Amino acid sequence: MTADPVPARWLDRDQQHAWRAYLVGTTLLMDRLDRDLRERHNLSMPEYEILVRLSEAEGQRLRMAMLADSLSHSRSRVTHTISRLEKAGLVVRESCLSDGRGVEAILTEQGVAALHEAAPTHVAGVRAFLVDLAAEEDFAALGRVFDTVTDKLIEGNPAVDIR
Amino acid sequence: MTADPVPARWLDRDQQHAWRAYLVGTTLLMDRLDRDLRERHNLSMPEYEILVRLSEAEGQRLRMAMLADSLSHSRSRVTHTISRLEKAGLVVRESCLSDGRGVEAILTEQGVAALHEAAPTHVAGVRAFLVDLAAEEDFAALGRVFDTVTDKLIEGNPAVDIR
DNA sequence: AGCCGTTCGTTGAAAGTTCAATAAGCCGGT
DNA sequence: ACCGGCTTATTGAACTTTCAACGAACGGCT
Repeated sequence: MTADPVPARWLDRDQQHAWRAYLVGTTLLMDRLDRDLRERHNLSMPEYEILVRLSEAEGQRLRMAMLADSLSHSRSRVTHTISRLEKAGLVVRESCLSDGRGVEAILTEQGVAALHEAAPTHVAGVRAFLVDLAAEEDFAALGRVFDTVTDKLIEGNPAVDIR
Repeated sequence: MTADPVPARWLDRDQQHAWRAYLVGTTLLMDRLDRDLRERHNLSMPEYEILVRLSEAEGQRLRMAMLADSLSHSRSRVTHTISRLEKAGLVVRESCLSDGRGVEAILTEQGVAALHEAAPTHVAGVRAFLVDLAAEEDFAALGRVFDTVTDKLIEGNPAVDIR
């Protein structure tokens, strides 16, 4: 480790402003969506997201690793979250036939019901506090940006190393 | 509460894609920036953000409530974070002269040093995984979007109620 | 001066997330 | 068949954030 030879390329005023707006805005947005889900439907955002992924899957079932990857959550985190959902009766676990190590999470009737109840609240929030607020083109830009971010950071990326 | 009379306005395919890209991308981005800060400088993102706000403030000091507001973190959260930073010697607390209830957090020499060490790493990451990845115009759009989101959600907003 | 409603910051416990360690099963080479 | 390395999922502890309750101080009012 030598002393930094290259002066850091700081963000300019506009970039810094945008970056901070994103940080703060994301904090507020996630807080709000999470709070709404909790208060009205007793679900956290991560729990809700899991229910969504399951509901879209073949047979309403998905392996733990698949869930983890599709949410970019750690496996441990998914294990804990599924445990809570299971305790709440929204999901059951079943071990995987084709792979003895595997475990599948499966949406229950109750889970389907909970999701159907919660979904309108959630999308209404996503619209009210993000989608409908942004110019269509700006929102599309946001999608492009984070597609790129995801590509860059997604697992399997061997040593993306800064500086 | 009557049964939902209005069918929910779901997101269309592109909107849904953009929304999920944002969710996943943000997860990955924050994880990565946080990890980099921790591994190289023993700081979390929230800790780093606090140091930044303090360093920019008059006299490198800021009241707890000011910190909380500028980060959109809860006061409790700021109390805990500052406690950790204080334990690490990067910050000290001092009670406010003009307001007996108030407490100011003040950057120490060590805090300044830690920030100066960590900053280049952090901006390099923000650039490598976000800013330099996005078309300039797209990144600007992101700024606009989250300015609006923040305006809509910022405290003082009396009962922004969905549906 | 004394009260009352409010704001400020803290506290400790509960909830959620990360981290390192672990057990179990898969697979390829021998 | 078995070994060794890999992947899968879980576990429990450490850490961070949220939540509700609290004491202290402010400020307007009488």
